[in-house]
Amino acid sequence: MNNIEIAWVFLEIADLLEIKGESPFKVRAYRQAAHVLAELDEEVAHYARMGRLTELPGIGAALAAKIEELLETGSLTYLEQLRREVPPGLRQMLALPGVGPHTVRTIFTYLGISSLEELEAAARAKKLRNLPGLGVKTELAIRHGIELLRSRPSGLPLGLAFPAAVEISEILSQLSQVQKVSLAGDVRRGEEIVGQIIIVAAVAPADQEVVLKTFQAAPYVRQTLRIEPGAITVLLGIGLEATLMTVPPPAFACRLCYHTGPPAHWNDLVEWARARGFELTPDGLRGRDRELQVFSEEELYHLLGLAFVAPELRAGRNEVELAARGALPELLRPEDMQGDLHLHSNWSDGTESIQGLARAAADRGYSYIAITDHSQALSIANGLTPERLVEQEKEIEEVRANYPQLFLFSGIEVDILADGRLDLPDDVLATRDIVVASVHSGFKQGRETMTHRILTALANPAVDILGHPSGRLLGRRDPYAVDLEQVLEAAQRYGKILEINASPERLDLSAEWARRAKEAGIKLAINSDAHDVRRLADMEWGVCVARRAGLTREDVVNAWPLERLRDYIRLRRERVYANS
DNA sequence: GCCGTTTTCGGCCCGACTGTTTTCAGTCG
Repeated sequence: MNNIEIAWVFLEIADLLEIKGESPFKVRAYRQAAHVLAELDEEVAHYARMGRLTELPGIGAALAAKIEELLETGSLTYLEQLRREVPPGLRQMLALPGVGPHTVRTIFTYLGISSLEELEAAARAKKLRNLPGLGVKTELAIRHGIELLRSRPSGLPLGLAFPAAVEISEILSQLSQVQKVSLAGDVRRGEEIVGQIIIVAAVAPADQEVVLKTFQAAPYVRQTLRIEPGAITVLLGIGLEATLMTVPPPAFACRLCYHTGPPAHWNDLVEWARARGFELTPDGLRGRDRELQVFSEEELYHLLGLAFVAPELRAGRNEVELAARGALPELLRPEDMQGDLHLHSNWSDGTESIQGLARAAADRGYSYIAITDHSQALSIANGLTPERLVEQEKEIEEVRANYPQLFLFSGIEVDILADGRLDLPDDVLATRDIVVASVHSGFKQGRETMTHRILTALANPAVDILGHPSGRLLGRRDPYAVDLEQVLEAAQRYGKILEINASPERLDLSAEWARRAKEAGIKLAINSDAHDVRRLADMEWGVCVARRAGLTREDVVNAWPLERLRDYIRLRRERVYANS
């Protein structure tokens, strides 16, 4: 078992303990340990071998013993026992908005319900409203919540699926029997939610056996689900299916393109090829009189008279036509990013000092960052008061002196209050180099209220960037009810920047809305929203969203050099004051 | 569960909102 899988076990234990009604601190200890393991650079097995597990923060004797058992046996007696006491189906109920561990326990205790299906039936039969502590509203909320859950695409956020897919494919690539290997499907296209991992490998028929065996023994793999000719599907420990397609080496390029999809793009290619006298199938490309050798996907597009279409742009939209005209956008690349404009330090709920953030940013080759801690209303995050903001400014000054090559924006992530006012006075905000405004409360407001709230905030001259505009948490929380159409309109009118929050939990704006923002002439910022230095790397997920949205360097303000960005912010602010 | 220590157990981010009650418990961020 690797670190991530063990972290998943601890998260399950935490949920089950919570439903059981155990001490919240014990629950938190498991969650904390899961977090530590997931963020650990080295394999936890190393620490175990050296007997140094308890040196890890949040790992004591009890958790160390559980880690050792998992490493040695691949299973955990304690978890199995918990599962017998608390049916794992109850975990799904925790995902329902407004339903917490106590409500789940009540439902299970009184009605013996242990699955979403049973719960839905009970809600329809109006059996929930009479339980102690529940009422009609909760019953309706549960029905509504189940519908929402069903309407979500099933799968895992890209940030969880991608690292697993890469790790498995790298192991395959080391086999001498594997001539070529590539990710395909959702993961390769950078979809926000990955329904299934698909890996394509070029393998001679005689070598299939050993490749399949390696795949089945790869990290994350829990169990084999299906074996078909040329395809094997397994279930991963993170709850996702992964399929390995073994294809004859000469067919690799076409099969890779086919399995990368999506079907609409492939169909457009097939159509395009047919109209030009080719026959394109997953197994190869035929010219008028003969089979053509295709050595790579690039060559496939070239033979068809098309520019190479980056996987992120494949959607069956109009990309084939654009490729034919040589009119595809020159997509943003990770190395284009010059800085990060949304970071949290230990002044609020981040774990790293400003100095530490600066060092890590400099190491990444950034030329600027913005320190944007929370404002006072977010008390759980130790948000900053005007007084503490003044104190923080002094520390930022000191760090600036140590990093002359890195510009530090003194920023703030100010809360947008329930009525659209900001959580800090205008004169305080005016002292900051950059102001990100975000919603962190009152998620249940109606569409009109929420839209008005955000529009009010955008109209405030102090605001430079709207943070995570839709408020969604991938796979966990739907966007709040907001008319993004109107938000775009306002952003365009006031020259405001919209954020693509790159945290793999959010990816907000979505690619879809980022594309529309670009079309409306709005500039975007891709920000990691990191709370520790490791998460600076989340930038890559944001770049992925930007690529799917067809964004170029021009569209993204923190892909610009420092001077241009500062001018952009300064000019907008001056324009406002000139008009007022 | 872990941690730090006044070395053996008490403390562990907190406040707003909501729906259920009829004074508060549960959920959420």
